Amino acid sequence: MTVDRGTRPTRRAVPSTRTPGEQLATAVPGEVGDTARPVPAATVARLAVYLRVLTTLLGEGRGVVSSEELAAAAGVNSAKLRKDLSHIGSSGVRGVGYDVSRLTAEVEATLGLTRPHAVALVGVGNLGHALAGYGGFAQRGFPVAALFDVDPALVGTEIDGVEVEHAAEIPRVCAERGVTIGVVATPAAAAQEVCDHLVAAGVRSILNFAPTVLAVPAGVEVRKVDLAVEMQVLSFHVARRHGSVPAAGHAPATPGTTATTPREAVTR
Amino acid sequence: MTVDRGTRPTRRAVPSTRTPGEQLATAVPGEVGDTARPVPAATVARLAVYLRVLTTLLGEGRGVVSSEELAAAAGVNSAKLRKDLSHIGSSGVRGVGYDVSRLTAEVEATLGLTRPHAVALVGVGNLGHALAGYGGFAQRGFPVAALFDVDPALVGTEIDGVEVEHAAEIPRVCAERGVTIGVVATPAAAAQEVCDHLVAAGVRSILNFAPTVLAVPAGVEVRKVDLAVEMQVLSFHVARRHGSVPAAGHAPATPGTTATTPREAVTR
DNA sequence: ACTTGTGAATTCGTTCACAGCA
DNA sequence: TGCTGTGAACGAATTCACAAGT
Repeated sequence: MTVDRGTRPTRRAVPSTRTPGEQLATAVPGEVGDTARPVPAATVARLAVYLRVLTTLLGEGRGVVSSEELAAAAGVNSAKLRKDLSHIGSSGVRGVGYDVSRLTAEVEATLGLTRPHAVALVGVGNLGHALAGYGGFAQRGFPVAALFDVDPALVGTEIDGVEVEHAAEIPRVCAERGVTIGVVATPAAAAQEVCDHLVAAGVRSILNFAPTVLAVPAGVEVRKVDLAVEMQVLSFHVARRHGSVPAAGHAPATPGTTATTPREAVTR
Repeated sequence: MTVDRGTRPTRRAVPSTRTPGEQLATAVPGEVGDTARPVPAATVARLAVYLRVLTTLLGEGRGVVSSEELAAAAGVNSAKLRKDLSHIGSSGVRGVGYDVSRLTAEVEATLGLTRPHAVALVGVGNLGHALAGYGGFAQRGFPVAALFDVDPALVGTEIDGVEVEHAAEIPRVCAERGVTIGVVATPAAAAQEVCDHLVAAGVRSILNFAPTVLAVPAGVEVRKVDLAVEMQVLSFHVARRHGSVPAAGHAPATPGTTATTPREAVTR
């Protein structure tokens, strides 16, 4: 059934079908006290993207940037970008654009990046080891303050100057070093237990690489990065392509299809 | 059933001038074909999660499972799960539940997992190396068919039985081995070029780990995994906690809050 | 003239609640 | 008595389009 309930909306533009989406994440709070919740959740994820672009621009000495340009570089549409920025109480200058350094500072402040966040990484296996060695963390304000594992062969070794300690030490070490973010890179079977320890140690934000849904008490934020899921979503699209469309010739520019089609990438 | 989608606008104009874009997209516009293909995008990502749970259940010999149980294990609410399954034309049995093995097969079919998808991984640095060694890929039907890098020190080496070849070989090798999915794990500066090569080689699905927005032609699907973004989103939540709300210990079960899943996790 | 900021329209996604069937 | 499947209410996110500054 379609439709037509009461009011008749006005329809004017062509029904453009574009599919946006993102797996979005968690909803931000709400919760009790009700401190008005600005910053719409989906916006938060994009702010991080804008920040990267801004940093690049800053490095290039750009003084101001328009929403159009910034949006293109971030791969989003400009109206969305402006709305996003409006949520953080931004202030660009009409007719001109945004001051790059000021906007950078505002975004950083919103994301809570004005001070570093100590990170504890649990599970120094294949992936965990790579993450520990990945400079990106420390570089962007997330110093790896502790590493844990249960494997006796790993405990005691050092990665990038940080010693691997036994997972049993999580509570003590995390408390001592003021860890605020935990990264779980253990096998699925161990993830929940590790998560429980982190939570007990006061960690309220967790990035989970283990292929499991973690159960956590309210107030703890979990973000999940699941490679298998990503691959399977791509698989879906590969399969989708064979689904229909008798491949009549091949249209190069099939509108409405999948793709990310910005005009130009940021870097390079 | 019978959703009659009344007015079918049929065909839209090409969004010529500006193409906004984003990642993830699905819901295929149906094009002109007949069978409108639903599967709402957001649903696709969750199907992969359900699949993992189903696989576990299958391994435990469970014959049937209710939407309530499956949903709990997957960390979603049961109504959502049922709606998701309805999109893939599922059929559970009222009063009973879903047949585990049948549902597993249906989900796999929908995700296009009935046959393996050859993967090419470009960038065998820190992260790339870990990904290459990560058994999860091959295990779940995504055999790593090729590895590439530009570093002479890496080219020629072997990881898990697969030789690292020079990135210049991407076109030839990908075509030869029927690669359908590309994984970009290079530094940001090289990502776009690598992406272009993959696309030229016919790869239409790309998983991007590089911190850059990739520009691709329509028809190519890009999914992005950005660690910095994940960390920064968590940072936002850490900061949020200090913003206000004296964090007095409060009600445990506040629905709609931050957390992922109260209740119980799948494993363990 | 140009670009931001934003109300309003629209689309997309989630949740409710119940009819329908084993 | 369950539990599924789904219309319909609801809510979140996106896009439009234009008024408001500069």
